[in-house]
Parts: sequence; C-alpha cells; structure tokens
Amino acid sequence: MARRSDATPDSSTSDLDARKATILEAVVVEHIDTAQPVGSSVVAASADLDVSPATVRSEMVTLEREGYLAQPHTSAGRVPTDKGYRYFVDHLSSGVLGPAQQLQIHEFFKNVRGEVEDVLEQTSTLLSQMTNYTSVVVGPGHAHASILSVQLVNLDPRHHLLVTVYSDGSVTKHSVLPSVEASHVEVTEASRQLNALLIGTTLESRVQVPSRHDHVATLVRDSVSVLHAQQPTFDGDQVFIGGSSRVAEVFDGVETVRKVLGILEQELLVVSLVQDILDQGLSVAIGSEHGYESLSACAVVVAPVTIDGDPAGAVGLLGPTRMKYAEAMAVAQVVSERLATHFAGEDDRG
Amino acid sequence: MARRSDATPDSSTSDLDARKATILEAVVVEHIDTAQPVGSSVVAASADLDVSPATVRSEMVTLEREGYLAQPHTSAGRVPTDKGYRYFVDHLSSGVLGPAQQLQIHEFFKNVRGEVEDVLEQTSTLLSQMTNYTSVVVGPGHAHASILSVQLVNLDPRHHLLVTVYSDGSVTKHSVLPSVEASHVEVTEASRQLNALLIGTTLESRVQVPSRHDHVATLVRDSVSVLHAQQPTFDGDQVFIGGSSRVAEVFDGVETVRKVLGILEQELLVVSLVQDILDQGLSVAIGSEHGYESLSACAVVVAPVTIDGDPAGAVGLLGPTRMKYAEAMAVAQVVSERLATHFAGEDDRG
DNA sequence: CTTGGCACTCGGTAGAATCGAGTGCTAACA
DNA sequence: TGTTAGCACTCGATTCTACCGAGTGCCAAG
Repeated sequence: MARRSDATPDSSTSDLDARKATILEAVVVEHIDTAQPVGSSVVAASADLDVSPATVRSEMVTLEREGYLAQPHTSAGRVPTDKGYRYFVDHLSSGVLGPAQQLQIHEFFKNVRGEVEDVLEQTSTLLSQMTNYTSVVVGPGHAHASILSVQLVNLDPRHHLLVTVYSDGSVTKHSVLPSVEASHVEVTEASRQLNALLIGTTLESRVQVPSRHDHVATLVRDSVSVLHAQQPTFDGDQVFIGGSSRVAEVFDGVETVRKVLGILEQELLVVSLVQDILDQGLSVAIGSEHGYESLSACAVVVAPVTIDGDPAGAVGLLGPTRMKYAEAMAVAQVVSERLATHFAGEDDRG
Repeated sequence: MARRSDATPDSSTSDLDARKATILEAVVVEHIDTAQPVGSSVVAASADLDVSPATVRSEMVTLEREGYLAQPHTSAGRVPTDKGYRYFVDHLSSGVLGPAQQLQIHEFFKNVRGEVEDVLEQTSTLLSQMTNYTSVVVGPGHAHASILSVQLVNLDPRHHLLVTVYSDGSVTKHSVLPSVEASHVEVTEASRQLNALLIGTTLESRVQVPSRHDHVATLVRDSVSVLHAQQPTFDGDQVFIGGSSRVAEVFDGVETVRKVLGILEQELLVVSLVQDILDQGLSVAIGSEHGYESLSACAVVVAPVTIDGDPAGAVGLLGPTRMKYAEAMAVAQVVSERLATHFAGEDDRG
C-alpha cells in the first residue's frame, strides 16, 4: 500500500539513512499531532535515538536542504513539506484499526440495507464520522451491471424517456428527443425491440441496431446511442460527499475553506480527482501531487472498490496535509473492502 | 409580500412613528452594507430627515428599549436585532430587479433544458451565483404528476424493484421485498396488473387493490403500499443545494460556518425548514424565527413554486441576518415564478 | 561524528499609551 | 415640549514597546 507513484519519478533520493528517517518521521508525527512547528529538542526526546538536540539539528539542516522539511521562519521549529509527508506515507507500515473501529464498520455493514445509492450515501457518512474528514464515495456505475429491462415511455410526441434497470438495482433515465414524431404504437414497439436487443448486455457490449429508416428503427437507434453515450464508469447519480462541514474544522483560513468547499460543490470534478489519483496508482495524493491548485492544502486518501478484479467505484477521504494518514488509509482500505463484499454478496444472491 | 406571520403575533408594537421607522431603516440599510455598528451621525446624514444626531440618538434609545436595535457595547453604534430586521422586511416595498438580472434569469430559462432534476440543480446554481448566498431548490415531487408507467423488475426471487415513471418526467424506484417468493411469470403478471391499476392515477389517488391471497395479488398489494408510503410532496431526489461555499464567505467565525454547513448536509432537515417557513406563511425567516438553534445567525428567504395554485416545490436563499433582503426576495420571487411557468409549459406541450 | 555552550533571531504576548467613534446627559433654545 | 449644541465619558481598536523564550546556527572541545 501507499506506494510511490511511478508517474512522479523525480527526486532519486527516496532513501534516507535510518536516523534521518527516524527524525523525519518524528517531526511528521509530532506536527500532525500538534499542528505546530516541531523543534529539535522535542524530536530528540520523542524518538528513541539517543542523540542530543544538536545532532538532530544538524540532521534537520540536511533534511531541509533536501526538501523534506521547511522552516516557517528562522528560529521556529521544522514543518514537513509535501515531499516529507510523501516519504512518511511511503514508509508507513500498514496501519491497523482499533477494535472499536473494526466493530463499528462491522456493525454498519451488518445492518445497512436498501438501494445502492442509500448504501453509498450512508457509507460516506460513516467514513466522515469515523475520521472527522470529508469523505467521497463513488459508486460502481453501470459499466459491469447487465441490463435487466429497458423501457421507452412517451412523455409527449417529441419527448420520450428511456428508463433502464440494471442488475445491481440501479436505474437510469435519459431523455430521447427523436427527429421523427412517433405514434404510441410505434413507441411501444420500439420499447419491445429495445428490450430484445439490450437485456442481458452491459453498456460495454456492442449491439446490432436496425438500419431501416422507419420511425421505430430510428427510435431504437436514437435510444441506444443515448444510452451508450453516458460516461460508462461514473455518473453523477452515484457520487456522495459526506461531512463537508468538517472542512471548516480542519482547515484554518476562510480562504482555504472557501476554495475547498468550492471544489466539493462540483461533484464531477471531485470524481475526476479521485479517478486521477487512482490512475496514477496512488492511494494518497498530498498537496500539489494532484493537479488542483485550490487543493494544495489538502491530502486525499483513496481506495478503489474492486469486485472480481474489476473497478467498481472508490472511497476517499479529504483532509489537511497534516492528516492522520495511517488511520485514514486503514479506514478507507477496510471500508472499501467491506463495500466490495457487500455488493458482491448482493450479486451472488441474484 | 413579506407579510408578518400570523403565527408569531407577539409584540403589538408593529407600528413605529414615521421618524423612528426611517431611522430604523437607515440603520438596517447601513449595517447590511458595512457590517459595522452604525452611529447616530451617519443616520442623521443618510436619512433625509433634517434632524441632528442628538435627536437621532434619543430616538435610538427608544428603539433599543423596544427591542429593534442593540448595542454591541456602550459607546458603539447600534446594530439591528432580529426584530429590527423583521420590521424592516415587513415594510419593504417590493424590490425590483435590475435589468441585467432580469436578463440573466430570462436567458437562463430560455436555454435550460433536460431532466427535471437537471433543471432544478442548474436553477440552484443560478440562484447562488446571482445572490452570492447559498440556495435551496426543492422540486415538485410526484404529488400532482400522474403515473405514466409502473414496472416491477425481478432482481432476485425475494427482491423486486418497482420503477415508476411520472408525467413530469421523473422516475422513482422502490425496493419491494415481498413475503412470498414469486416466479418470473407471476412478477410479469403483477407488473401488468399494476400498470392497469395505476396508470393515470396520482399518488394521492385511492386505488382498489386486489384482496385475493395468491402470489400475484400479494405482490401487487405490497408494491402499491410501498409506492404510496413515500412522502408525497418532497423526496430527497429533488432537493438541490447550491453554493454552499458561500457560507464561508458570508459568515464569520469558524463555529458558525461549521454549524451552518452541518445543517446543510442534512437535506431532509433543510427541506423541512423551508417547509416550516412556508407553512407559517412567511417568505422570510430571520434569526430565531425558524426553530433551528444552529441557524440563529441566518436568514432564510423562501418563495413557493406553485403551478395552477398547487404547491410544486420552493426556492430558497440562505444568508446572514444582514442579508440583502430586497434583492434576495426579488430574485427568489422571480425565479420561482419562472420555474413554475417552465414546468407548466412543459406540461402543456404534452 | 557528537555534543555542550553560546550568541542570535524573531514570532508571540503583555502592558501602556493613545485615538476616536459614539454615547448619555444636561442645559439652553424655539 | 421637542430639538439641539456642548461636553464629559466609555471602551474597543490600534500602535508601540519591552520582553520572553523557543529554537536555531555555529563553534570548539570531547
């Protein structure tokens, strides 16, 4: 877990000698805890390396020169840089959850029920409650679910609604505005043909659409193209953001809070953020590692949800760069796994 | 507009003599503009009553004693109380929108298209962009829309999905978990019967369900009861909150921001807030007028959306008590009307 | 290479002084 | 009786100062 991305292969110095590593770690841990710059004496005391503050100081100079630490101003303690956090995260031994948290997750998934969307939403609440960070939960979408039923409903002569039901219990609707005006009978017939054509397929399947030019065939073609035009993996219906009020607790500075909330408002943007991070093979993006300027004060922890090896969404946590990585990663990890088995379990029953 | 609620009939002193009213108004206007306590000299200069600051002062003492104004501390200017704002709002001459804003709304509704939900969401964005406040848009729900199609889809032997399409283009799904295990044929038959039973009805209609005890009849009964059990007017699918990042701009104090965001996270709560205010016949709720402790620093402007006299949702704006009432009310008013005609127009086409 | 010693830096805090916007009160005036 | 000018007074905000102390960098001795 938490491997460094192959996509950001700069800084050949991914290795520090043992003592520097220990010192860096101590600084990170302490600063995450106190939110204050940490001085050499604290480090010397906390870490169990038996050296004097002076020695720690000289090491810190090196760490600063190499970009792992920074000084807010002369004669203040050190603060980790993004690179420092990155090193810390990369060398984090996989965290373990406390038994209470284990239990909480267990209980949650034992009791949760309802539509996919409800489960996802409640999961996002769980995540933000457990961590005190803002959470993002992205649903599986319809990519791998097969179509159970398609229905074309007549709203008015020029406006039909294509209602699709998937095997995972999700439902989508799409407006179909055909160029031709179809009779009621024709719509019904188109609906029948669509069912014959699409039931059992997934959105990734290729289907053979009729090439005739009559009204029914046109309707069918239009409907299929509308359906297949949607973003296969993620759609806005399955994005849930929980605990956005945590943003106000966790960041200081009105401006930062505003920026972060502004990003969170745009769900599609959040989804692509999560997507980007996963694409890079990362499980954590720190500060400027994701491209988003406005989120430079944030770290994002993500864990993919995979069912049978296929991507089926993701869960994420967004906090300040000085977030509790071990805990956040462990929670995200476990919840994503439980979510996967939850969905898989539902499928099996079908 | 902006009538005082009959439900809060305390304080018989809803009338102030002309000069006091002018002074109060001046204080409110000035404080809304500057966010600072306002002093007697400013009032004397701004309002066109030709009196000296000393006179204004003595009037202010009265206004303070009667609860319209307050002093943050001795030797500071006055600040309006909730009651002061209330008086101001009640005596507000109906504001007019600037031509630019008129145009913006006009353009918006000329160009907007898509599913109901999309329109509602975009409307909420429009509202918060125009006013710089957080907006709430509640959709019409399905109370008055007639059912175009009902379909029972088999997820697994014990889990069916009831998919309902309404004449306004909205779609709902409900899980039906019947006590009996039904065959595929039985589900199809139940679906057929449901269509026969429900098409053309609204959720408010009473329907005659079969009283037999076979599987199909049970399925039909279960489905109808699930469908009719939903909240008729509002469901969570049609609540849109826009511009929650404005909260961070508009309120000061981390704690306030946190509280407000915390409320906004709970959409159902927001809906009932809006609902409450409308029930009271108010178009503005100031400070503690709505029951929500955490929102005591807020004012909420709401305007119902009515189609043919029937309630069909609402639009709202949430800001600080020192919000620009005239503007906010005008925007909410106009947008709610345009939204109504937009939906009505769609219906007419069908 | 490590460490104790030491001068130095600089943000944060506390106190004092000051400023000034705004008040309440009073006495005079129309 | 209502209005107003005058005036003493209050008190938050601002500025300035002094100072403390956490923490550093450097150096010389171990």
